Amino acid sequence: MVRTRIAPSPTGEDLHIGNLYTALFNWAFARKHKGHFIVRVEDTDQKRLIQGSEQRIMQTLKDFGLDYDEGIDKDGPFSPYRQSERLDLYKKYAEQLVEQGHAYYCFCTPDRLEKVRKHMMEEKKMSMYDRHCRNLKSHDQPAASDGKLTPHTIRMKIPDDRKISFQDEVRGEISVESNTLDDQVILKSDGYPTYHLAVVVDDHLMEISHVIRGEEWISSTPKHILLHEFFGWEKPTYIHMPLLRNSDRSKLSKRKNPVWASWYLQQGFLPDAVLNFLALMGWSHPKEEEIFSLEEFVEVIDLSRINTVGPIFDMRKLEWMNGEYIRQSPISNLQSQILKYFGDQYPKDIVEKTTPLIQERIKTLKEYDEYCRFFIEKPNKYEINLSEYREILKTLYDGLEKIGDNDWKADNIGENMQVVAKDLNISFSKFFMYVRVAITGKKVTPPLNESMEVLGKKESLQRLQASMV
RNA sequence: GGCCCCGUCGUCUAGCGGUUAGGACGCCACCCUUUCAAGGUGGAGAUCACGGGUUCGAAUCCCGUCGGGGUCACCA
Repeated sequence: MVRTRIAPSPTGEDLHIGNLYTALFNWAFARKHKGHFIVRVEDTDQKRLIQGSEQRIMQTLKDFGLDYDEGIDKDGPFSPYRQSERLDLYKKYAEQLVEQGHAYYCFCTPDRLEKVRKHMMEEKKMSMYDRHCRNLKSHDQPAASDGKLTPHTIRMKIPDDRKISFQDEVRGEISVESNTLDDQVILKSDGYPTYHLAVVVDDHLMEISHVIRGEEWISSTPKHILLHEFFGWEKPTYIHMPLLRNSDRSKLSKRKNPVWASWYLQQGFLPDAVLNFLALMGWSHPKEEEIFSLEEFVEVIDLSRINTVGPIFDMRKLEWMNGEYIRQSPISNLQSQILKYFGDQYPKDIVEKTTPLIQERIKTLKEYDEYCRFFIEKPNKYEINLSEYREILKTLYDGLEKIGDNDWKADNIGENMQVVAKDLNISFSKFFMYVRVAITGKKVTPPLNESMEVLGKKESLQRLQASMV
């Protein structure tokens, strides 16, 4: 059975867009193969934990609609799914490696490690641990007066002169000399595992079949391979996704781009549009289609079409795609999304009446406000210092006033206005811009006739009048 | 710096030995038009990083160079 997972760390404000990106592929791949998609929380760094982060990450995942089969709040056969609740497991396996001679206790202090690192840098060597504690005999191990060992970590013992290689599903064989690998700490002195141990233990125990993660993990994968070998466990299939990039091609970062997935929702992007956009980063539809549903993505996803080049995150294209999604939305759907987005800022009937007017004009939900604010707020007066402006509005006012309350419909309003414009012998574009500005206070608006219908006769005439003074 | 990954229009990409190197975003022009959009038509934009091979033939295969990125923590 195909089992995939994402493993967010609650060390950021929210779900990182890069995590959402890998989540999407993990999710789709699992769905395609009728497998399970699992969310495991990797909260092993006590120092960097951020209050409320876990909750926000899970909420954002739900907001995007990537449903999971097992996770911290969805029990499965391999619970718990929060690493901080699995500490005894990691300790047990780490000790096992020590017994088997694949790992060892390290009593080096941070101070000493820092010195070693500096020294090696000076000699222009790689900054690697000098293996100081690797061959300590047990009677050499520092112990406190009560006989207990002083604080220590457990490091894995990297074998000498070995070529370690693994198959990456999209990149082929990747191999590295073991001599370039560090004796990595796998269990910290606070009893928590490092990523390397935790990920290997959990992926095995949770029977993860495919590890789909970011390219940044390639260089530590050989350590994971080694750990699997030490334990005698079968290895999962590895797929390393390209990294999303800033426009300067560096790894997507907070400084240069919005990275929190929820930010995109707050900006009025639709979850499915964001996901569709993400699907096209480093992957392409077999028929080169651009707009497709999640359902279709699941159907056609094919790991072999994953690219190895890190794509630049292009907000412009995201905006275009979001506009496509907005235009494709059933009107009732769009209406409820707008209502939800603006909370109680806009009355329901206004949203219902105006949504059809702006559906093909907005690229994000947020833009609704730019077009429709004038429906719920008197516009600022648009200063036009032309005497003809007032005269025109006055003539129009008189014409519109004659329309009966029940005939205050876009068509009638439009016809009436055209008659007035013709009588005045003024070009439509000029005439209607005057009216537009008087009614809405803006030069860019939804269609005028319909807008005036929505505003109502009384309000429309009032606004004309207000512009005349 | 060591190691690893990568290199097709500005951007996302198709391509998997023979194509006028195709599409999408963005940009420009025109059409439509009561503003703005949307829609339609057309256009500019890639010596396929560079240099060597292999081959009748290379964006596609091999080697080198250059360039970019990632990673080298008791962070993930």
